Amino acid sequence: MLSQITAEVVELEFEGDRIDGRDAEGFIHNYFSLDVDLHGVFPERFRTRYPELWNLLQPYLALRVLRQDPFEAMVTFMCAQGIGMHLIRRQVSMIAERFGTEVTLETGNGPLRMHALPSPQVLAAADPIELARCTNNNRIRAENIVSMARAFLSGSPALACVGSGECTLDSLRDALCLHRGIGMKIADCIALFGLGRFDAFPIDTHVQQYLREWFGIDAARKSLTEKNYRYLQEAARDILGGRYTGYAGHILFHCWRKEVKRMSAF
DNA sequence: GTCCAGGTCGTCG
DNA sequence: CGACGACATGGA
Repeated sequence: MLSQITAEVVELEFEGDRIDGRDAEGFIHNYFSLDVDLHGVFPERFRTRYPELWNLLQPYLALRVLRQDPFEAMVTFMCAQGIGMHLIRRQVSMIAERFGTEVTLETGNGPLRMHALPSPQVLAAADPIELARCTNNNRIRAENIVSMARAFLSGSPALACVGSGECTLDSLRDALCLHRGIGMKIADCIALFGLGRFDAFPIDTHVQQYLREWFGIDAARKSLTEKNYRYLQEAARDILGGRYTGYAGHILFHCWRKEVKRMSAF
């Protein structure tokens, strides 16, 4: 739900309240990863090695990667396969409106009606045929989401890995990839946005493009096979460092889409 | 009409 | 392994 709300609204609405057992200020601090020092996201050697790119990045260095709910991250990114951002957002909205519960926020500008994403319980019990109406009519995707929700409820291996605290990026991804409809890219997105693993580095078509154009990585011309995917991740880690690889990657991602591809919204 | 979108999976050589 | 088609739709 919160991913649909701007920081402004969150502060308006939840000031003085308590969310998830902690005070609102603490929640917001964590949700917007305000603990991350943006100056440390890109390594020192990056700005001296790519001065022109560093200059282009300046307006995007205030960007925040959210610590989203793990289950919501799984559902939303499972909707993001080889289709445009516009359709992805529509799918998520439709899932929320059809299966989620309504939430009304009282803001200074009047009430704001929204729908939260449905719980694992609701999606686990959902009819895949009906869910498919919300997933771009993709039956397979709908079945995968229902199947994932059931696994989530019964304590999936991926979740056990998360809860254990000690879990390498590789083993976490392997566990997530056990689920139908989750490949390496989606798994990395779940780790980055839903599990607060800012070292995870998802590679999609846009990332592949800027790895080629901005950093001259020749392997980025070839298709994203599992082998090449791993190779490109290592190459990115050499350039961006290992601690906040994905955080930096997300900033590069938006800069690439806006400044180079000239895409307008999100 | 063609091509590309925040991919994944099964199949075939 | 690596290439290729299916899955689905819409905007440029």
